[in-house]
Amino acid sequence: MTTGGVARATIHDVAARAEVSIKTVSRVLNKEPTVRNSTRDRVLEAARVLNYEPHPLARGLKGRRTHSIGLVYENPREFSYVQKALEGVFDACRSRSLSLLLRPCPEQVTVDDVRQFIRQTRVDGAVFLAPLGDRADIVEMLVEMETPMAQVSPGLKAAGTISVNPRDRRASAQLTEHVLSLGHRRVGFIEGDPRHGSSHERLRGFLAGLCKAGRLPDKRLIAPGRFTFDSGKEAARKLLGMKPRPTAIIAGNDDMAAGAIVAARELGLRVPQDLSVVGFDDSPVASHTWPPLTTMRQPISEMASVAAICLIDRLAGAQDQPEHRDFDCEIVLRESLAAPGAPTA
Amino acid sequence: MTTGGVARATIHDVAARAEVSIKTVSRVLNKEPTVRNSTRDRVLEAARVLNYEPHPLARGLKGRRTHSIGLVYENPREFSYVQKALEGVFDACRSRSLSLLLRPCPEQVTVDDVRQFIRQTRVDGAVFLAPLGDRADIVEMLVEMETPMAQVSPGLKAAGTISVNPRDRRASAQLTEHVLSLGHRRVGFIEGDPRHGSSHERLRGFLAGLCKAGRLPDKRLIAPGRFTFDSGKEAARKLLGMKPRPTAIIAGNDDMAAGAIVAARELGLRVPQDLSVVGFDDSPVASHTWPPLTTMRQPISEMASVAAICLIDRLAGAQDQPEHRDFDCEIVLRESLAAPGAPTA
DNA sequence: GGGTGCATTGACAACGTTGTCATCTTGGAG
DNA sequence: CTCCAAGATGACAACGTTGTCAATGCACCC
Repeated sequence: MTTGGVARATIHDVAARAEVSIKTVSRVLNKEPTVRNSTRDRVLEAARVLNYEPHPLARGLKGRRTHSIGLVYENPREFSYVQKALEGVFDACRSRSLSLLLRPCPEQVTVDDVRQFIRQTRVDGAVFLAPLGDRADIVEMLVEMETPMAQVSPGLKAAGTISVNPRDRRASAQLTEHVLSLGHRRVGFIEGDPRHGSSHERLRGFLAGLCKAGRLPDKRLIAPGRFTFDSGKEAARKLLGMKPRPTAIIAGNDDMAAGAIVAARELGLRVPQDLSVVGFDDSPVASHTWPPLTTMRQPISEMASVAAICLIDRLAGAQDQPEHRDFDCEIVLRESLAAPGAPTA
Repeated sequence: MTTGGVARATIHDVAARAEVSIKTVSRVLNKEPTVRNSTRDRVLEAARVLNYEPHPLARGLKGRRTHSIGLVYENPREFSYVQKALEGVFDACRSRSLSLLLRPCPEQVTVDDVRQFIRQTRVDGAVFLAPLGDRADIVEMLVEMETPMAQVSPGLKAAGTISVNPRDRRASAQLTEHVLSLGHRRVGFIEGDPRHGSSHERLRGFLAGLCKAGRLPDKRLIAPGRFTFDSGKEAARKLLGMKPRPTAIIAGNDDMAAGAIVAARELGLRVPQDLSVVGFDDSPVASHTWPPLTTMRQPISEMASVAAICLIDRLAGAQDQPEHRDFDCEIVLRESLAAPGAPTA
């Protein structure tokens, strides 16, 4: 059983080669100031020659830190969101040289699940992706365990925790207003997974947008979904089966919007001439549908990265950072949206 | 600076509570047989009461193993492939209680990049996703460092390393034959990223399929791509601009096939009536296009999982496992493929 | 009754770092 | 020339676990 590799140099080897004590080597590598320049050079040279890399386990054991944070998320099937967030968190960890331990969870995450993860891995802190950051029981447990956390989701802004929030409601209202401004009078809405705070925020934004335009919401034009392609397709079918058909559908995310486009196509409807469809997130699928989707771009990687960096800096002792940060979304206009009954786009 | 949490119980606490030595606690937890039952029960009870979890760093430091493996991959933009593979590797790690450290790499990975990753993290072994497993320089370096590795890609089968290979060529030939059997005479092919072994294998399979059907390949019907949606769209445009248009296009993966569908649509062609399009992989996008894609299903998660499990078991000392395993693909028939000039599907 | 052998247990070192504290230099002031 | 403070360095313990080896207890045999 090989456990990997030629024996690596330890701090002792470096010390021997530089003819100093291990403590001095430690000092040099940790950039402590009280080392004579000539000594420092000798040590650095020895380390270089020996290809020395400090052993992360030893360092962590002594320092009572694992130098790793966890990323906890649910339902990895929502590819675009998780993947993008992962990218952001990953970049953050890399820039601060921490390790990242993943904890994808099945549909229903229990508090014990998360607790066990933290206990076993001893991560120094953890980032939670929506909808986990929205769960009071999890947040409470973390506070109790004194585990620093950061959440990426529009939900709770608990004191002492870090949160990064998209301005979902505002964005949704803005999107709705834009659709209405084109002349659409019957606009359907497909809700996201109810366990996500974003779903509610986006629905509220939709209602606010209607309201601001002086329109009364029609309950029958609001269909439940679960953020998946299939749920979007099904919801769109339902909406398109109504007597006066909606001329536009706003979906709670891009995957559902893509589903809505396919549903329309199956009914022989043209997009956007017969039906406009808009999404949310600007995930890759938004530019891969035909026609490509008008959508609200969320800076997911950036938000996730900011969350992770705040967490890491707090772990490193930073005090003066903001606990909660809001991010704006930006509308991306593409061909899936047009005025109702428009001539061939 | 809190580093997370109420002081955790150590082995000493458990030993004190159970009134035994720490070594006995260690024995019980590592399931060594030479412990009296009554003692074992006392220890387990104490561990339970104290919520004891062994410290992974201490365990690893002593045992000279980090109990973690790395997953190295390039170009995370290819969502479906990486995401699915990640799922598989993750499951494997979870089932064997190892940690997984990720190493996404930018476009051009250098050997030093990978070397540094292994040196710094001291992972016990690493899984490489295509096209990294195809690179001789990387494999060579790993052999030299005596780092156990497993690769998921159709490339090299170096002795002493573990590899898990899709039967790309056979699958591609099979797919090609099926397309030809429907009566298509001019069939275009979009190549994948040339740095991936799969790209070449799939092209060879295409040529073999043509050959077997007694057809001569036409170079102009083979267009280069890079596995991305955009490259597929562009390649399809080129192919569709030819004088007698191809009646079918086989793309090296689903993303490019999705691009080809959009290209066709932009030219006013109907799929599959005017043009059949088939993909490769059966990634999520394959069932989200309109019409949904006929494709070759690759068991990506499963392959990745098998690779990781082989690696982990070898790290644990298993000797008698096969080094190389081949996986078959399976054709998935959907609406994007039909006989040429077929009536409305 | 005294070995013999096995089952059970514990004391101690070691893994590779960093923190604590003591020791040794060095340079300048008196 | 002596003394002192500051600068530079090292010896040693500690982090929490597992491996080595020795010690203990007990049953069994002659």
